[in-house]
Amino acid sequence: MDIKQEREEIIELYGNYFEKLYNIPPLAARILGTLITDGCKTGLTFDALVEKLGASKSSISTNLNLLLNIEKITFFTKAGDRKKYFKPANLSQRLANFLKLIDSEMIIIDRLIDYREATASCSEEKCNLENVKAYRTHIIEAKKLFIKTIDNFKQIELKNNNNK
Amino acid sequence: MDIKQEREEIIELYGNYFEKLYNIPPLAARILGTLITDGCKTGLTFDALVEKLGASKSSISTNLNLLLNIEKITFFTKAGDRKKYFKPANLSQRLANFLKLIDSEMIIIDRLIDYREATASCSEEKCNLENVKAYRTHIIEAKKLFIKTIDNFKQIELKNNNNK
DNA sequence: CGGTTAGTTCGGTAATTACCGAACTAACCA
DNA sequence: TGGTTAGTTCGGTAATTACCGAACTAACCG
Repeated sequence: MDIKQEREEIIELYGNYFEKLYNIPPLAARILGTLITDGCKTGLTFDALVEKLGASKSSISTNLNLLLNIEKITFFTKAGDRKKYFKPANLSQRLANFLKLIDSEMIIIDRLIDYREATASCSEEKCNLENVKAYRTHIIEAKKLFIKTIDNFKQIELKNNNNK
Repeated sequence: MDIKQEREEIIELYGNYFEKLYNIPPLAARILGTLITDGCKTGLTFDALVEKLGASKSSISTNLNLLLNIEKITFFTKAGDRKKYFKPANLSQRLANFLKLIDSEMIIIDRLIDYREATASCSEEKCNLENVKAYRTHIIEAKKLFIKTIDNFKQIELKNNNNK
């Protein structure tokens, strides 16, 4: 097995995966793949990413900020060292971001229900209204389950940090 | 309140939401928004979508097939009627698709672990290896919870269908 | 103070994607 | 058998996005 090639292929696989999963530019996806492959614990610096990925400083900067914004990565600093060390966010953080999306869907659904209540005149439309309301309860259930899931991961993460 | 404008705004909101959430083209997102707003139960035909969205037949065709492929919508037919009636997929179907993504991440992670086991030589790298393994257990937990969540929704959906 | 390090912002270009109209197929019907 | 309905496929164009290099800021150091 060619080790270097295998490493490249894993980053490439991660790249494609994250590009689809999170709807992010190719370079952002490759940064995330690289951080998972090479920098889970110790982190990678800005310059290390510029070098490893052969991309420009500006692109790395833009895409690191994008990944920070959508909370897929975090960074830490070391005393007496101006560099930032980037690493992937853990699962509880990543899922927490998904919760925000559920909240934004709730806002739309509530507006849709108001709209339907103002407009439903025939029996078919009233049937549709009931359906939207059922969907709303789905979302509320989804949210509860996600909160549980996040708590679950927080516990696992805590346990893993204590074990290290 | 201007009813027509409110309807447009809701579809627009849904459009932006789904575009981000699922990484789909604007028109696909608007189709999904329209189906949720107007066709949850009774469904909407190809021609109805062409007319409502003011898009070309080719674009509607392409994007309907895209939405069918990623399992965000379904369709049904009526006896003696060649038209297809499109409606949004229910939540359990939508989440089931997310499970596929988790499976594809598992494949990458297993490759990453093999890679790490072949390459980890210093203590820092071995530490990284342990971290990836911990991440793998996270994913397995995530999968279990998702399966539970999907079952939960299936039950809710069944109940709602019986009530109608 | 001037130099260096660490990263950001801006303007332009290359690549990609989204959407269109026109021509097509496939199934049904008169 | 020819016409209509229901959608698909193809080739081109307009709009968007991704990425780059160059110039910039902001913080620290000698």
